[in-house]
Amino acid sequence: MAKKKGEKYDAILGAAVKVIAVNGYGNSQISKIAKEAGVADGTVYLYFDSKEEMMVDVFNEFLGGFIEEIRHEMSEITNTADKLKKLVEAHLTKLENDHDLAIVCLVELRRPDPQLRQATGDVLRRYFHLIEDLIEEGQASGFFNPELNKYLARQMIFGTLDEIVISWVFNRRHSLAAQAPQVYKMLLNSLTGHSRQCS
Amino acid sequence: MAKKKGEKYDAILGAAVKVIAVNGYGNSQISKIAKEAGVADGTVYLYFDSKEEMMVDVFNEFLGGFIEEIRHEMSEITNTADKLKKLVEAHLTKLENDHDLAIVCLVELRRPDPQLRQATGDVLRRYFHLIEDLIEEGQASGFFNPELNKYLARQMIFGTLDEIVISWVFNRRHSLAAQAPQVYKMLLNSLTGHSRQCS
Amino acid sequence: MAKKKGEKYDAILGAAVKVIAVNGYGNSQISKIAKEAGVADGTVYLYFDSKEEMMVDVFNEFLGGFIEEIRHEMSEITNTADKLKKLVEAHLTKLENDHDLAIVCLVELRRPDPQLRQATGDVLRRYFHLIEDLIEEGQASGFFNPELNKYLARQMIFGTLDEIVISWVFNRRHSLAAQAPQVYKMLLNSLTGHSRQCS
Amino acid sequence: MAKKKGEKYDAILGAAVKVIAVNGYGNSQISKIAKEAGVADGTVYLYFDSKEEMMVDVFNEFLGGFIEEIRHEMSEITNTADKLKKLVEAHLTKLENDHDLAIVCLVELRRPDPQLRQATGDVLRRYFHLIEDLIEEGQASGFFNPELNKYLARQMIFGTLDEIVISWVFNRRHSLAAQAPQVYKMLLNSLTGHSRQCS
DNA sequence: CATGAATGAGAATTCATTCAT
DNA sequence: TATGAATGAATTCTCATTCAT
Repeated sequence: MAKKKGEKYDAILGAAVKVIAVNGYGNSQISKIAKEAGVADGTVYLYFDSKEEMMVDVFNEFLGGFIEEIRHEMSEITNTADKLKKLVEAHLTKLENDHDLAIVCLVELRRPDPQLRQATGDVLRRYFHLIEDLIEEGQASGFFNPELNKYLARQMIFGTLDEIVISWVFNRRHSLAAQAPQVYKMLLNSLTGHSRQCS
Repeated sequence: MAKKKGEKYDAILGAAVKVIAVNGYGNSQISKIAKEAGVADGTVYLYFDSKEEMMVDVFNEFLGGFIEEIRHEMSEITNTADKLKKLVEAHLTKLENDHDLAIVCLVELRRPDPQLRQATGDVLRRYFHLIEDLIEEGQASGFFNPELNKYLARQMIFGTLDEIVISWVFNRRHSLAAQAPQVYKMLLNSLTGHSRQCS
Repeated sequence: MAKKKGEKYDAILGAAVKVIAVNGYGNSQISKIAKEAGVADGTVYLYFDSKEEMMVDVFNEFLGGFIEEIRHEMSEITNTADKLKKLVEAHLTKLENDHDLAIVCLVELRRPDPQLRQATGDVLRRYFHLIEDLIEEGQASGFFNPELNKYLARQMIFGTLDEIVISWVFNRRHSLAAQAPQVYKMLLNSLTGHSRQCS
Repeated sequence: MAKKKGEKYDAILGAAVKVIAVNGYGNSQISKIAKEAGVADGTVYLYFDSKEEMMVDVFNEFLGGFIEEIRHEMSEITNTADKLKKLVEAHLTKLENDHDLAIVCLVELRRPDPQLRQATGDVLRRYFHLIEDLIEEGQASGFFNPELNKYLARQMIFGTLDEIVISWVFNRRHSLAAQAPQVYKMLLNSLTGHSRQCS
């Protein structure tokens, strides 16, 4: 229903991310977001049908953008190992550079609201597919262990990255990006390892 | 402040888990939980100072028990590889057998409420320590790659298990426990691998 | 859903009638009614599921009582003419003695809300039946013109009484009850008249 | 204040009637009416000072026209009985042929808003006068019972017609116009009857 | 200890009206 | 004149928490 136009739409969405990052989803009232965006409460409803829908848009726009950027960066690489490296680097680097995005999309909006879940599921699924494609590719070339269940492998990659980011969000001691090389190695070992036959 | 006593306290906590598992945190009012527990709304406040505190107790009691069980089972094993195997198996098996626990502690209450976060942090930290100790142990014996950052390794282990459980909660297609062997192998490869020197 | 109990339920319903009579339906907020009833806003929702349902109850309780009283008074009379007389007298007298009831049930709540309409329809229909039964009775005994369509006759009786009450509500110049004899005569002529055979 | 001019003014008024007839007054927002009229929301306020005033104009224009038509048709008749017949016929026929007018003016806008009431009162009063004049005329010629209170008689006539129309609006089973003869007879009996002395 | 009726602050949403273009 | 995006006051309903019994 709601028409999505330039300035105000973006301003509200941006305000939402900022407010949620600071106050948490549960304490981010429409009035707070509207104020941050510099518009009246009612104006929000010219651009979004409901608070729920706004959250979905926040998720889609921001996490969607994040994912497409990673997809694009990976598409310029042909080597599987380098692609994995890029995935890990990009995931950690981008989220380190956008703390709000990390908080909002990976923490605040990862809540199990059925409604939200469905909408966010679509975006996340795209990311999952991207990772799964990488795994298949590596297995096809013989670089990754062909016996690995690709879904399980994807869950390991995403789960690992996600947990690292969440830890960082709540406890920003180390640089996120700086951990990329080690994370890459760990994951690579796991994916290439042929059941410990090298021992 | 609230005194924590037998029967009613346990009944309320158990009711909370059941109600939250079914209705989701956001739709689990005190009145619903009290009804499920067979007590009056006001009675809840004789045992808990606030809904918030009750959630903390739910988390601590149930996830705490879960963790202690795993700790105990691991303590009966001396071999590092078998310990890791046990960790993976126990994590997945226990949560598969207690769907409500999985939903409530790993999904519904993993919300980033600052308050909740702090309290739940203590319990989770105990689990993290358990995993980190295992890693250190494996590194000390030369079984695990000594160059691995133990925190990163723990994040990988926990993140992987967590993501697998979450996927299962939202999409119960496969058995959780049945995936343990593969997950164990993936993680083992990662932890023992020496930077791909075996290629 | 809502339990309907003594005191508070009655207090709220009574407050609703009073507030609506004074302010009009469109300007009778829950908060105003609650205040008049001496309860908190939220308390209203312990007794009524919604404002809508409360209006339905107002209508049913008050107009329902009004109708049952008239039915009872008419049941004690055997003669058709006297029954009609009683109907007219009772209708006008009761509403004159309860100005708020007249305003609320016959003016404010006669609005075409589909929801309201349905609920109020049931009560009104009972009144319509009462009148129609009287007409049938009169026709059976040959006292009323047997050629009259009983629905049309009922519409005349009710429409006439209603219009008289509405006029009175907006312009309380004359006594309502004092008009009963004349109204009775007009209606009687209409119902007994055999197509102007007396001219 | 607003200048009332041709095209747009008429378009808006016509749109209002259509929208209200379909959606009910309570669900007929200015935006909906403006859209139906093919003008911008703001344009409405170039022709009407407020929604309230617009409703008054709707009432006056449409019901006013209705009344004037009836007045004109009656003025061409000299015989009192025929005039009454014409009144009944015209009232029912015109409203049957203009369902929207019936709904909007006789149901939706018959609400007791003080503001609306006052404005609509003027128009209705003209209709009332028309009916009262007819009664006086009939009484002067000895055709109607001279003892009848002309206001009461008018209330009976209008109330009867109104109730019949309202029933029809909510339950369009029979033709309205087809009932005119019977209604005419009922009313005539009432008006000419001399206190049942003909029995 | 236990109860559950009562509380009232709080939050999403609507919509008549305005005004810069 | 005409526009329609923006406004923000207003209103219903929820639910954690309290307290008189």
